[in-house]
Amino acid sequence: MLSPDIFKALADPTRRAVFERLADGEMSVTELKAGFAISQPAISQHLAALRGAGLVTERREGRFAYYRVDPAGLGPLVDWIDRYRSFWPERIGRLKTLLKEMDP
Amino acid sequence: MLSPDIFKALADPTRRAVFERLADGEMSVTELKAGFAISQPAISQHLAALRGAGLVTERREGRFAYYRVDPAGLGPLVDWIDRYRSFWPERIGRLKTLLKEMDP
DNA sequence: CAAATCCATAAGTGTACGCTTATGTAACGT
DNA sequence: ACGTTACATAAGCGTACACTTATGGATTTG
Repeated sequence: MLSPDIFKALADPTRRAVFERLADGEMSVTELKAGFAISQPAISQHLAALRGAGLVTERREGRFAYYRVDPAGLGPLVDWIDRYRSFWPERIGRLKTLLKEMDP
Repeated sequence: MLSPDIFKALADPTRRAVFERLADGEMSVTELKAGFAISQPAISQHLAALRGAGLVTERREGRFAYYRVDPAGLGPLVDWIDRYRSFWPERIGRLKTLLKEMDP
């Protein structure tokens, strides 16, 4: 379940841009493609990678495939970063620590 | 200043493991190598990548090179994630929002 | 039914990446 | 001074990756 390559999924600039664009709201593949200078298969391949990493979900409707950001997708990434919060600059680290304490 | 490939630097599992090991404290290249089944040049190359991404700093002492985690290194990553905190699960998102409000 | 649209998968290609061995530079030990 | 240790860089190699074009399945439209 844990997607070990959430980092790899976000490593590619184009794929990261696709994710960021989906953050504006649910979108079909064709709509998504409009913002990029790459082919439709390339978009589909990026979406498959993001989906494999648990970062986006797909909703089928007829011949359309709507993709959206998975709210829980960035969770593992946040968890990983939290392991090293002791190394963050003091201002941020203090707040993050507080956050942990408040977590029920 | 912004290192756009902080994601790429952390994408490789071995390199991420190197970073995680450095989180235990400053270490020389040889000490670091002891924990891995790869050659010394491979370690040095990973360190160069981490250094290029601003995740690690180097301290020279004689013929030794000591590496340590750069406290500010994960900053850009945290900032990027924060842009999408509205997509996080409600429990986390609420706390993160609170965190923002408390930030002077 | 036929043509068109939406999307995914297959196959091929160039390049980037992670690794190796080989070599070089600098500092230490004897 | 000479060998050794610590590390980096160069060169080469195999593989993974991001892209392309080609094709196919499924749905809608005319």
